[in-house]
Amino acid sequence: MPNENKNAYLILGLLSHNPITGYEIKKVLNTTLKLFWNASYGSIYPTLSTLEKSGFAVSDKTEENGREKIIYSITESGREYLKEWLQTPAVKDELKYETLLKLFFCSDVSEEEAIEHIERFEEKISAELPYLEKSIEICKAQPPFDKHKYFMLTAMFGKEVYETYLKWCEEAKKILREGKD
Amino acid sequence: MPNENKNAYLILGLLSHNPITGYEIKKVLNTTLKLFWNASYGSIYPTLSTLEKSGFAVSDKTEENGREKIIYSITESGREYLKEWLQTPAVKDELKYETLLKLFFCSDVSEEEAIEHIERFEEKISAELPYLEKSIEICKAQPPFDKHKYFMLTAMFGKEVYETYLKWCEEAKKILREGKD
DNA sequence: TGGCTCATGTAATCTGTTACATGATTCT
DNA sequence: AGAATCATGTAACAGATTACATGAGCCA
Repeated sequence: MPNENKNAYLILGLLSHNPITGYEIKKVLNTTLKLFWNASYGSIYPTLSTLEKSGFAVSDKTEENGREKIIYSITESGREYLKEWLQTPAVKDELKYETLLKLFFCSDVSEEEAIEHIERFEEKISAELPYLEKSIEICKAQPPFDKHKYFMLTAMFGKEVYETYLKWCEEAKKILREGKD
Repeated sequence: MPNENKNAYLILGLLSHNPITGYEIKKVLNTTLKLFWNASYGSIYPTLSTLEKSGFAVSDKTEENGREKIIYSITESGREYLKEWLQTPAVKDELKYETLLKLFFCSDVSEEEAIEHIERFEEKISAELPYLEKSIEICKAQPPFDKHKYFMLTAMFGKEVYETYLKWCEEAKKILREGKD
């Protein structure tokens, strides 16, 4: 029974949508949830075990094309446990922007260095933005979107925030370049 | 010699601006850097010790109004170590939005629940926005702002991103309320 | 044949927080 | 007098990543 392990809730949340394997959980984290959460196999698999031991999930070992997989499903008590958490206010959003941390101290190096940090950030964001835009399009194309409504909201969040990032990148570079003259 | 401890760089960065105590580092984290970094006393003090043992910082124990404080300064080799890190691309920005994680799974509870999560987020952000705006004003009022130019860039980042958050909150609430009719 | 993806898992290690301990000073 | 702030620090524990181990199937 994980005490306040957020990954336990993350996994229960995914199981509540449909049965899934640990490997697939990681894939969802790398795509859909990338924007606001992450976890490694090293915490996914042990959490799945714990969840089962606690009676919040059950596993089903199956074989598919000679490949063994373990599909987990949520139990009734798992749903309750999840629900309780969902009805509790979020404690904290933990943001660690290594990019901004470096930028903040760039007076110790050169302006070019700072601009490079910004440009790398810009590139990463630009590369991910289309995926978010596509997600929103897909959601909008099929109302009543009850089921994926919440996915759309988070994708919209990502899109708008990413666009703001890019706008800021331009401004920041301009300020740094002006300062140089 | 911390291997890749980011807090070591954070602290060296602050020391590179001026000598400072562990207690003051925490205060800076709670204000100026709040937007993109955090750390507790439990990691600040031990990291300061390690930094000194590694020769990247030196401490000076002084007394002020009967209060003992230990002021740390950066050494030449500390500056080099910091510089090296600053010239290396940022590895990853780690963002964990507990708010979005809960929102994502809100189909398991009611729409009201989702709206409440958004409103709590909105409140937190609204409360912090004025501080960012004030910071930018102060920076702009005193050019040539060479020294605090990088502070201004991060504050601008925060202001723009926070404004986007708030805009999204309005949209998201509207979508959720429309869906209900 | 070789490389990638599917698929599960663990051990070592790192990193970091929480809670506590201590005690002086300053504010109300 | 009592609360808050200044100031430093540690021990216990929680949480998570990395790197490794293992092995099958699929694609070129």
